[in-house]
Amino acid sequence: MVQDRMRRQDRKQQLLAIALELFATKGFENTKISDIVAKAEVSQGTFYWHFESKEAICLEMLEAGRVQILNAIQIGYRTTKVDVQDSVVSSMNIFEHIFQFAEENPFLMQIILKGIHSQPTLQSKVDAIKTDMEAAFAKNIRRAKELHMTNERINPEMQAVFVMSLLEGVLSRWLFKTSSSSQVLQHHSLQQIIEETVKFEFFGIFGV
Amino acid sequence: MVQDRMRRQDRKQQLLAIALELFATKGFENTKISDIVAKAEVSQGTFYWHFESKEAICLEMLEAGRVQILNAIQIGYRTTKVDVQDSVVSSMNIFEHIFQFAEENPFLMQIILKGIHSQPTLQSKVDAIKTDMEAAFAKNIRRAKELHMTNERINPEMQAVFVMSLLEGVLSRWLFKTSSSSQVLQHHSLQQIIEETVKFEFFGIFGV
DNA sequence: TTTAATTAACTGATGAGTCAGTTAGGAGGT
DNA sequence: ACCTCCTAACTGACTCATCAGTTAATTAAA
Repeated sequence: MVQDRMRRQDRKQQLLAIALELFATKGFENTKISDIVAKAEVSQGTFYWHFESKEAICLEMLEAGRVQILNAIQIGYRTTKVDVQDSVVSSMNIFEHIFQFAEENPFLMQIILKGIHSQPTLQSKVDAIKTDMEAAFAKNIRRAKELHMTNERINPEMQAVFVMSLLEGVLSRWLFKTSSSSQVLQHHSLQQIIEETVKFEFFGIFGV
Repeated sequence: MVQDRMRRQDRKQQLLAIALELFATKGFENTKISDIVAKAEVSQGTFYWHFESKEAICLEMLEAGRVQILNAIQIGYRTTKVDVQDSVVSSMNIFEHIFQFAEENPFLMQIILKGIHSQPTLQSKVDAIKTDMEAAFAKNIRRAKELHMTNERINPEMQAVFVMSLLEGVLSRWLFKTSSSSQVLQHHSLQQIIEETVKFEFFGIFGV
């Protein structure tokens, strides 16, 4: 019928992109293979020529996403820190990069933030990505401690848990604007949100 | 066969308890009605005599849970605050109550923390519970602001987002010990975890 | 003797994955 | 240029297990 035969990689990328969007918006469970192929205007057999299974296509997009995210975080770390001011600025940088990445890849971030708890294999892949992100934060905080910029009794790994929690919560509320959840962030610009979050990260409620 | 006919409420509570555990451990999608009734040693018809649908039993347990959680948070608020010290102690109190509640109701908390993203109706119920919790935090912070215990330019609603994010993140990692996610909290007692979290809440990374 | 509670076998839709067959288009020969 | 193979890419109708929900018949208790 339709004569738009593609070369291998093009069709695969097309299916990956469509599946990513559908998984993010409707959820993994509520997305049928028939939905994906309908949107790509190919038959179901084509899907199974390019991918082993529904789980396989999802794993593939998560792995690609992991690489991208870690890269985005690494870019944020390029600044050399020497004092408290720089540390705050550096943290702002990282958050800015992550938020920018999330703005450019909302579907990927939505999947990661929601999780895929019904599929153990996929969920553990999601967990692995989050663990990687947390490790990146821990590394940064450990560095700050070595430079004697933080309290000595601080535990970098635990602080990383706090920072990661903060990021997950704020990112979720910011990305899922439509949902019934917290409308507070609606009244603030992205820049304001990042600034407030970083301030809280460093100084807490009683802070400056 | 088995002659243990129960009165209405008993059987209903039994099914609710079994479903709660299965939903929390295997997930909503991976729990079959046949799993629930098998564990209760009744037939599938019995389930449908007590509940309209799979969604209905889940909504019912979430509503019951909502009431309990909000109650647990309210108990934490009973302290009157007059200065920074009291405010920190009060916040510790709330966290202690919530963690204790989570320890006593791990299945309920697991469901809420994971979410049920494949079922819009159920997920919006989960979101409603989280929103209620966040509102409780906002109320507390607003109170602290009125007592001039915090910085004037503070936005209680936004701070509540941060505190709620912190709680969700730490609670998740604490409750899902088994999973591959962050093992950091394993090396700390519950009391230590709460103390560190509250310190971070008030003073951030650079804090005291 | 009524009815709340329960049974066990059933239905029907759904959706992941399969498969035998078809076609476009490039490599290689002439 | 033109033809012939070959196979990567694709088709679409099919299978088959699964599982939420139904129903007619049955039983304990009040």
